Amino acid sequence: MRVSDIIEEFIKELFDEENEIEIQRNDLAQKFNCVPSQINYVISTRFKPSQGYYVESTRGGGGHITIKKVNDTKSDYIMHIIQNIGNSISNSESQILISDFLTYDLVNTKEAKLLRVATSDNVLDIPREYRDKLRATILKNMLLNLT
Amino acid sequence: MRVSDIIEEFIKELFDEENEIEIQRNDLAQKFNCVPSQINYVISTRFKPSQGYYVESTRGGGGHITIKKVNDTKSDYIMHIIQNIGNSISNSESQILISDFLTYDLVNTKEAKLLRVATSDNVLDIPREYRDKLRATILKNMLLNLT
DNA sequence: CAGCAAAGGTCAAAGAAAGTCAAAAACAAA
DNA sequence: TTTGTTTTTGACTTTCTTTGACCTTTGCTG
Repeated sequence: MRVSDIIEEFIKELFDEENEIEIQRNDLAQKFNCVPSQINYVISTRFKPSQGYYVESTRGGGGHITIKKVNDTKSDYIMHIIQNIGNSISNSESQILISDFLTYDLVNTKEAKLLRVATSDNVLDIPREYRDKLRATILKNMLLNLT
Repeated sequence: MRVSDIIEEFIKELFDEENEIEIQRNDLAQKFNCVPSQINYVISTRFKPSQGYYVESTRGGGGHITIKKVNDTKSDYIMHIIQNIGNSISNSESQILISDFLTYDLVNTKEAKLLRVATSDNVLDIPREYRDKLRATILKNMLLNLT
């Protein structure tokens, strides 16, 4: 079995009843006798939004990595959308999705507003080459956090 | 948890109903077993004008540091913050701002989460040159929609 | 009024995490 | 066996915190 798989399993076991865990990259790397960046590899391949995980981290003294597992009671519909967004989405597509969420009562007006603002072309004022990809990332991660 | 975070929390607890507090640098440093300049570090990273605080101090015998919270009404506070964000903001600064919003009940947990997600470094995965500017834009626009 | 003690301020170096990126290695498929 | 895909590694970077040496301001006292 690959080291990455073992690390993945280990991390998943940390979610025992908890739905949010905190790890320290260097500690884990030491524990599994690998280079620290392998932890990043595991996280970026196995703890993606499409797999229902949200990741945050801080650097510097006392730094750590937080992984949240999205609650299973989250609407299947939203999870399904997240999985299908792919790694890029246009402004109009995402606006339509958001309207649908509102229509189906998956979000309230305020939440819909926040989603719209954070993913609109007006706000995402960066070169086109990054825009649709970034929009997809923002949207997926926000949706993940709507529980 | 970092010493700086603990000190930050301690100071924030001093604002109990008050909106102006006074501390003594050396006393605090002693209390938390750190060098005095760490208190300056905490103040300069967590109690900036752009975060809604105003700091004054006097040296010499009986010297002390006064921290005031720009209080006013909730929406004034948010406006103050929006106006002070400038056109660029770092990840850690914006995370601190958002925690403050939550602490002072300007947003609810869900809204705070959405703000955090949409402005976090993990999500804003674009070249550094654009990141802090974009974060400022997203944050300001989201905040405008919360008032 | 001079000089000392008692504050607080500044700034840069050292330390402690985590992140990035691409090469090398291992594995799988054709 | 060649080609493509995942893993593993490691050098280098970025971010944030902690520490300490040195500086400035103010009040008090002889």
